[in-house]
Amino acid sequence: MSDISTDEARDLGDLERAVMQLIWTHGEMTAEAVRESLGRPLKESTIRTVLRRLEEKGFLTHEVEARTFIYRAAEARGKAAAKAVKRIVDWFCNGSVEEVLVGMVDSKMLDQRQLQALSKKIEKARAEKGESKITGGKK
Amino acid sequence: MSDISTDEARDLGDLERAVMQLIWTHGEMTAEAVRESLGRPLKESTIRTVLRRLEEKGFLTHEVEARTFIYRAAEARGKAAAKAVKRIVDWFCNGSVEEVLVGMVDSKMLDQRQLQALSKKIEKARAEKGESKITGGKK
DNA sequence: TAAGTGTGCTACGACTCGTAGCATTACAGG
DNA sequence: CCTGTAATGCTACGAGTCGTAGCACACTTA
Repeated sequence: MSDISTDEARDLGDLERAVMQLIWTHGEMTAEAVRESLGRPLKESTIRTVLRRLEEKGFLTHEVEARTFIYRAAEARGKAAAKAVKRIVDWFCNGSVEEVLVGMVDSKMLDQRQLQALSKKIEKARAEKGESKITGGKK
Repeated sequence: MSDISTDEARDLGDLERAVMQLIWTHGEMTAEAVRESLGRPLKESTIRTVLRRLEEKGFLTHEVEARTFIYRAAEARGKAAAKAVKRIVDWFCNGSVEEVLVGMVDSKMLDQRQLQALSKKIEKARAEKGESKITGGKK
């Protein structure tokens, strides 16, 4: 259950990302379902290759059900994104999340509304984390 | 002054990142200076190629001074990181910065101290940047 | 056992990145 | 003016990733 394993965590290609979006949205999918949902003329083998690679990268897991692979995200979208972000932050600013945030504000990538929402979320997070370990239920 | 141009903004390789770190730290450097600072047995041509590519990618700019190229970062470290982060956030969560932040909190990538610091920075940023009316008044 | 369906391997071309050699140009000194 | 030297511009090559896909193999079922 380790969160930060020895993952390489390279970021995904366009197709891989598209597939992840689908699965994060739908919850679980078969290769066929993915292919149909993508709406692109891709061969089944292409989809399966992508799915396999995504699983190798730790983004997906699968379970077999009547000979058919059911894929689902290994981690919630937000968490995966968070990891990716953290990696960036580490590379660029030695882990200084603040510096990045400030950068986003300076560059006007975040508007007032987002900042406010963010602030609120953080407050809430602090409250939850600081008061107990019962956080396990929230998922 | 558009911030987000049509940049491809691919992320950097290891050497490229190392070079950027150096230049962000030193302010401005020549190819030779970079080579020495890297402390790796790389040929001059290697360094120059990397520098050129970094400039092509928009991370560096240069000015000629007595036939010698003086490189400097096109953007502050924090801003560059912010862009990278924003890209990630857009790809993964359709721009929902909050979702990512929450993800980071849930995954315990941010500790209490960082959250607090972050909160403070945001407050400050809001105060400076937004003299606007959205001053919700709520701390 | 043959057909059907789904999976496991392998491949290939485009592109990126680390790495570097070689051609070229421009200023300094004689 | 000619040449050497320093710094640059161009080109390349091998490894790794990603989109794309073919084909062989396994298991269920009629």
